[in-house]
Formats: sequence, structure tokens, C-alpha cells
Amino acid sequence: MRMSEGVEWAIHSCLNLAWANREAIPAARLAAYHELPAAYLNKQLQALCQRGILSSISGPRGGFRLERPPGAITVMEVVAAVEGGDDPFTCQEIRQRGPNGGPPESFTGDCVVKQITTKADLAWRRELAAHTLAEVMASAERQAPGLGERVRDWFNR
Amino acid sequence: MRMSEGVEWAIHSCLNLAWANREAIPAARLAAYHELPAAYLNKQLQALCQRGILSSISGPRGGFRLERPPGAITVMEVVAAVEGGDDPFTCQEIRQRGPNGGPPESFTGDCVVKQITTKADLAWRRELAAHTLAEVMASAERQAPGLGERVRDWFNR
DNA sequence: GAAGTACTACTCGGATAAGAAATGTCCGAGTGCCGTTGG
DNA sequence: CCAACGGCACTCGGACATTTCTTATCCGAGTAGTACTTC
Repeated sequence: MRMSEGVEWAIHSCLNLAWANREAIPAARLAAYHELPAAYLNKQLQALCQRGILSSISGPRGGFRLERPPGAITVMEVVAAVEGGDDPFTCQEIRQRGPNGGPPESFTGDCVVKQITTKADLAWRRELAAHTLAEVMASAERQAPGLGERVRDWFNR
Repeated sequence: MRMSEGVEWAIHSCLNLAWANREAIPAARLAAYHELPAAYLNKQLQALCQRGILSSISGPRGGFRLERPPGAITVMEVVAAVEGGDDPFTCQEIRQRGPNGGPPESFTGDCVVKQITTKADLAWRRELAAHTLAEVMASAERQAPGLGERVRDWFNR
């Protein structure tokens, strides 16, 4: 049970994109801001494009930009884009095997283990979906006043 | 973000141990019930021993048994024993790096991303900790009446 | 001077390696049981 | 017949392969800007 490292990269990069507020920013520059491997960050950003969170522009003056305003993007969406978005628990239905098993049609409801882990997973998702990027930005600026402006200046110089 | 397969094995095996209600059951027999690789299940059960959920007995007539009554063991404990129990999100503090970074002492509070993922993680744990093995057993028997008795008979024959 | 054109530098995108972690396997140390042997 | 002893089969426990997934890297396709040539 371990969350990909790319999640942290993706969220911070989205925040930077929102603060910079430019037409487009190349992956290499986003990576430079946090001293990350550019090619690998690029891979994560591609995933965000496929989920409609970012859009990409090729060629000179190209790069990535937010497809929606930060208030319309939740942390959950970003995590799901990077991580894959399926339930972390994949039930192998081992209850159907062995002496007290039987044909699949004799097991109607979900496995009890599956039920509980699914509930826990939903609680987790609900918590992540309750925060938009705009809220995260506001929270970060409360913690470090002027951060947004400094980020914008760095990306626009 | 993917939960280990051993979680399903561990929970089902604990339920079987509780239903069988014997002195001790060897890992090989617990594995046979679900047609699982015995040596690998043994590995998972060892982890449960280290966390004080099971206790092990060597030699003939040996095996594993529940260290506590099923009403005093939560699903969370079993999952933590198998999975490791640490926060799935490990913050790399990339915010401290790059042009707007600085020495660690200038960053007092937790990273905003860390705050949110920690909250989500706690919600997930709370949900898993809310169910004891006894409740899971009752729920499983509601779904498949007589299951507990059949399990006990199989392990005691 | 202006328009057309070839060139160059830059970007994403996906195909390709390297490393880490989970999954699976094997054998040794220890322990209780059982048959055997001697009294 | 009873007790002590030696061997044996069974169990866990940790060390050792194998497969899968994450992490990282590289190169090609496409694009916009730019300089150059030509009219």
C-alpha cells in the first residue's frame, strides 16, 4: 500500500501552473522548479492530459496548461490520473475456492472483505475529492504568504 | 496504489481460525482450504504473529492460533500487519527544493499535499478499524448461513 | 521591400532500459510423538 | 508390565529466486518561429 511518488509531483506542478497563469509551460521548466527529472515528470503530465485535467501544446512556445480553472479540479482527480483510479483492493475471490467453495453463481453478494475495503476506499476518495486545487492554493498561501506571486514571477521572467 | 494480495489471504485465514476454534492449525492446512501456496501464506502469518494477532507453535500438532478473541481484533490491525502500517503517501518535500525553496527550518508546518493525503489516510484507517473480525464473521454467516459450522467441520475432521 | 521557402530549435509522445518491491520457493532449526529397548 | 531413550515426522522461521510494477531515460514526429533567398 504505497502511493506513487508522481502524485506529489503532479499536484505541485498543477499548483504552479495555476499560479503562473500563462498560456503554456513546458515540462522541462516545471521540472526545473522542483529539480525533478524532466522526462519522467512529462510522463505524469501526459496522464493528466488523458484525464482532461491538462492540455498539451507541441512545438516552440508549447507546453502544458490547465484545462479547467483550479476551483473545478479536485485533488482526487489528480491522484486518480496518476495512480490509475481503480480500487486498491482487488478481490481474488479465494472464498469460492477450496472445499466449501462452489460455482461462481452460488456466490451472489460481494465478499465481506471486499465490502469493507470498498467502504474504506470510498471514505478515502471522499476526503480527497473534498478539496479543490483552488483551496489547496489558498491554504498554501496562508502558510507561506506571497508564495503564489513568487511562483508567478519565476515562471514569467 | 495497490493493496497486497496477502491481505485477503490473512483476513480469510483469521476468520477460519476463529471458526475452527482449535488449539492450533498449521499454515499448510489453512492454505489448503483456499488452495493457496502454503509457504507464502506462512510468510503472511508470521507478520501477524509479530503484531500480536496470532501466536505460533512449532512441531507436530503445532500451527497458528488467534492470540485474542475475534471481537478484539480489527480489520485495520490485520491490514497493517501485512501491509506495513505506514502512511501510503511519503512526502519528498519537493517544495523545499528549487528557486523558492530554502533551508528546512524555514518550512514549519506540513506540506499542504501531505496534510490532505494524511487526512484521507486517517479516514481510510478509521473505516477499517471500525470493523472487528467478530462482526465480519457475523456478516459472512448472514450472507451464507451455516458457513461457520462447515468451516469448523472441515478443519476438525 | 515583400513574399515565399527551407531550416532550425523546441515541444510532446511513446518506445525502451534499470531498479525496486512484491510474490513465490526452498531448506534448516526446533519440537513433540511413537516405537523400541532394557529393566 | 513400565519407564527411559533414540529416531522420526512435522512445524515454523528465515534465507534465497522469480516475476511484476514503479521509476527513469532516450529518441522520433510534429510544430512554430526565423533567417534567407528570390522576385
